[in-house]
Amino acid sequence: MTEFRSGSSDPSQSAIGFLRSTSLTSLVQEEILRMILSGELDAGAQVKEFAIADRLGVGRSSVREAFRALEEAGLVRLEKNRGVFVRQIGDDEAEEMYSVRAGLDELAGRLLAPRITQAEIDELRRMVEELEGCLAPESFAIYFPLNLRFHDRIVEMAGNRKLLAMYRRLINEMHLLRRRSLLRGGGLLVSNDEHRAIVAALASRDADAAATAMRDHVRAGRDRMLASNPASPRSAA
Amino acid sequence: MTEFRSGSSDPSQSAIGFLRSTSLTSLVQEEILRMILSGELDAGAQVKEFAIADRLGVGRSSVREAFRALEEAGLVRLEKNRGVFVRQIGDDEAEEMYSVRAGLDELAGRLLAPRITQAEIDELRRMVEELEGCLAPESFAIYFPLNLRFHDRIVEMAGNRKLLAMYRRLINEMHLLRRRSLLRGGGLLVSNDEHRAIVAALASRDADAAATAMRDHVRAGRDRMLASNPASPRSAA
DNA sequence: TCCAGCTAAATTGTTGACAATCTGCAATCT
DNA sequence: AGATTGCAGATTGTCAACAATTTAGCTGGA
Repeated sequence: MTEFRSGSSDPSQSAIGFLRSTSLTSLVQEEILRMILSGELDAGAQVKEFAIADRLGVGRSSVREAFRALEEAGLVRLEKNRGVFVRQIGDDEAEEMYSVRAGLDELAGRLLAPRITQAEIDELRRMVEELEGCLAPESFAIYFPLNLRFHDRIVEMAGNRKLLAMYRRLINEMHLLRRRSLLRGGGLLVSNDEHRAIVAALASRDADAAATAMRDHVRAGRDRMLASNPASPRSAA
Repeated sequence: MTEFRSGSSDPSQSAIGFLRSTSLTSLVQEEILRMILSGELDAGAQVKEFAIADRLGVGRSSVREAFRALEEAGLVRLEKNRGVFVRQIGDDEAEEMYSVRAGLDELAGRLLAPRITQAEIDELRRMVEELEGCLAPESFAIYFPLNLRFHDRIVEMAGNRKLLAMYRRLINEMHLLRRRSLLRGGGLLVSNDEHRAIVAALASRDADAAATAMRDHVRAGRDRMLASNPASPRSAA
């Protein structure tokens, strides 16, 4: 409840400021997004207006507006008179996404290398250390979000908000990949070696080297995905 | 009216298919988008729900849903209880956009060069010829959309739908730049020389050369923008 | 058994109404 | 005069109701 303390002079952190700036639709949108990213809503699943509205205690209007925003973000598909469905991303579109993501990551590395600070280098090195401690298959549930955070932080450090927004949108969409072996166990050690290479290239402040390291890492991730079981639409045992 | 002919066996091209697939909200969204891109709605202008709804003869819900989609697309800003405003893009964000666009165009050139067909090369050459005929200041109204089409076509030819979607979204947003000298008269001849260089690099099927030509063209466009009159928030005489 | 057609329930599309908030202007006070 | 308060109009936020469409189950017949 600490975020609702009153009497603060900063309206952006008070309950008043919260009410002034936050609409029901935004909250619904965030909640549906959370359900999709967490896997609570599977790719391809139908999302019913009334079910969401009833669950969250809001009217259908707010849910419908949230649907429109999520469609524009590429996370759901709206079929008129039929309903809203969590998008599925096939292998061909997945390839395209990896290609674009390689381009964005390459750009992030190129932008960040000349401007990275020592504190930022230390922060990334600590994250790689943390990742190293989560390589066991049973700690994969920790490795996965930490890995996302590592890459997100690099793009954030690049200092280009437009790039960061595009990157995050793409990463959100890539959660819907049917076979996401990059999220599974295979090849994690290799992946962390590549992380080390990325940080080393950034620390050397060599833009070309950093760009190459970032691009190669994404391409390796793509290869790991393609090498995974081709036909496993559901979470295999 | 040709698109509404009935009796066709293909529902996607018939009036029935149109009604089945198109919602009021989509039409409203397209109309507002058109108004923004055409300049009918200036950057920073307020867009009132009822005015749009009344003008298009629909209820406010459809307009509100369209607003949510347009906000996600980065074209409008929603302030709770205050209204919807066409976004303004300042010089700092413009720089970031040019940087990202350079990355996307570079990727498009790199992807297209190895796979471009002779027919596509001819098509691009014809477009450069057309552009050459519109360099006079008075025919700028023709040059501008043709220039957009030229670049859009290149990204389309690259064959990556995700890249194309991101590129188009970014271009839409860049229409909201306050000083868009790339859209004004200055430096058009130089610009078309660069177009020729792009097509030549693509025709040589040299990925690196094509990527460089694309990136340099965007950077030159950025420089032309920065060289324009810094302080002209309204359309100067 | 299988299929066509029908009915009822569920779901979505759209509109209108009411409540809450903001804006602009006039009246009032210091 | 300048600032503040209060009020009416306009605008937005949210919800509930109605219409249209789809979906599912059922019945009847070949």
